[in-house]
Amino acid sequence: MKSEPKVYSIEDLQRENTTLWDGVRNYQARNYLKQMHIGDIAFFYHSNCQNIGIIGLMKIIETNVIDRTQFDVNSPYFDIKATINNPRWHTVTVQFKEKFNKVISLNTLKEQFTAEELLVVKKGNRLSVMPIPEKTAQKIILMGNH
DNA sequence: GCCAACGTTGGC
DNA sequence: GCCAACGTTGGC
Repeated sequence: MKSEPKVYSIEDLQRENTTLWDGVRNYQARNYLKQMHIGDIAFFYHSNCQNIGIIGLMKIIETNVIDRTQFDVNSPYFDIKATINNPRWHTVTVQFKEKFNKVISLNTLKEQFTAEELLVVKKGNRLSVMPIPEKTAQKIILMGNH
């Protein structure tokens, strides 16, 4: 799960402990959010910044939550086509789990994994939420703990 | 700041 | 339903 640290960083999550992952406005990313289960582990990725890469771990603690920013005319995530009775955007609540000592940089990820093993290294990929195969996930967790 | 990649919109 | 135009993402 990607976030620009200028907007919301892992330090913000560490401080708040939990947060609603709102503002996703891409159908494919939303569909991946819908597939998440309580207890799932997610990787926090800092994008569009000095130090791009995976910076830590989160846990999914609530699923299928309505993203209320879609109804808020003052929110940058307002969606005029969404209604209370027919909301378009659902998301998850995440909980801070772990911050890595050192970011696992995009370059390192590209060296270690193919696009099939890890979608985020695929050229042109712009999804902010994407699945990671179990085997890849285990390897990244090990890398993060070193 | 640039721009490739890609998603969305809307005219036809 | 096609596709040009436009907007956004995000690495560099």
